[in-house]
Amino acid sequence: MQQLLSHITAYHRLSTEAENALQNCFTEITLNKNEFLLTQGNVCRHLYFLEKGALRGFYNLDGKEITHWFGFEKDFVTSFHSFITGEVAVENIQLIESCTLWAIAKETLTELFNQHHDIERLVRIAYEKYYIRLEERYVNAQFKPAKERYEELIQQAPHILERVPLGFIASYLGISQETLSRIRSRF
Amino acid sequence: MQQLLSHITAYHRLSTEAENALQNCFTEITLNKNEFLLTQGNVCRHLYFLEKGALRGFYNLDGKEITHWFGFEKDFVTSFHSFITGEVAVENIQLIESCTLWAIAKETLTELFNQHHDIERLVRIAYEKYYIRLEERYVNAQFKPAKERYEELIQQAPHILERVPLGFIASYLGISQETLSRIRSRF
DNA sequence: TTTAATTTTTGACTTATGTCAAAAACCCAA
DNA sequence: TTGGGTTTTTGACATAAGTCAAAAATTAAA
Repeated sequence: MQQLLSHITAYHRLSTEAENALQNCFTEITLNKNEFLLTQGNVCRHLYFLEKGALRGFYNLDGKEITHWFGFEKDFVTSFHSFITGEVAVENIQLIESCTLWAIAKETLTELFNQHHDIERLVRIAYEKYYIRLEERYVNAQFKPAKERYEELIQQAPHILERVPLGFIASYLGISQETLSRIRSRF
Repeated sequence: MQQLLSHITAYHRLSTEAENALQNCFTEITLNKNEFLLTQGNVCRHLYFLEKGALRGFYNLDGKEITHWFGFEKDFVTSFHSFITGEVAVENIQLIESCTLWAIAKETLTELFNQHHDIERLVRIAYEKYYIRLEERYVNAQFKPAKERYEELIQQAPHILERVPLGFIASYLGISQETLSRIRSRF
């Protein structure tokens, strides 16, 4: 919980009341490797803060699993589309490692927004950061060759290779596992 | 201006005071085809609402122009990375058609946030929408073949072909102009 | 340990897309 | 209306990445 709070306040300094209110609204969850935080067809009603562990978001396309994001320590995770719109998710969220998470329900968060302008500001700022991070990923994904994308991923998340099966990484990079394997073998 | 207000309030209903405050903070701008709203190396200090016209964001990569987004009527446009972080932009924003825009400076917006929780909420909601829209574009860009991406673009923005040169569209789709031309010729 | 299951690599071949150059079509301005 | 510039298409060829199948390596389980 301390990690959550200090991470949050790095985004934006909160008043003590807001901080206390926030603390009471998160619930701790622990799940084991390979378990699902969300399965497709369900509405994702919670936002999670990932304190420890690793997980992935993936969906099924023509019988194949497409891993389109990873979550690691200090990430906020959810199926954003489902969480925001209230529609059922097309994606699944599955643990790659056993995880410790903090969950907050959407209605609880909405309630907090109404009571604390502070917290809504915090979330607005968080969205800004997540938006530009996604924008960068988008540009890289579309306009850089596979090899560069791989190298940048390794640089950003050096431990990912030890934590995540290669097949998931290949999928995340938008290439086949065989191609990724060949990229790696040429150094 | 009426268009801006009614677009905004479709996101979130504002109090009359907030609405009035907002109105006074936007300035009208008109620019001609091919002019630049922003050039790389400068900080983008404004957020714009595009009332009429079309424009594109592009950056230079190995001597080539990569068009990575388009703006049309009712879009909010800016170089989000630069606007949010205050760093210089790596991208350019150029008009494809003559445009009417409404501009608001970042400091003015920050001021509005402090005075009206309402407006910060509105922007938080706008970010949510823009985030999930970008997420969808990301998934399509990385995991769908060029032909499908083209077809979906035409469906979403049927008039784009009459308004935007094919080369820009090819770049936006992440394929060469020749490939796009061939996709089109096979219907 | 040894075996079984899973993950990763390698090989042979196919397909999609890129590149460069030139021709064709289109569009505007004199 | 015509001619020059731009945009789009076509052709020939090169390259990146995909697919399928099997071997090798790694990991987990008995």
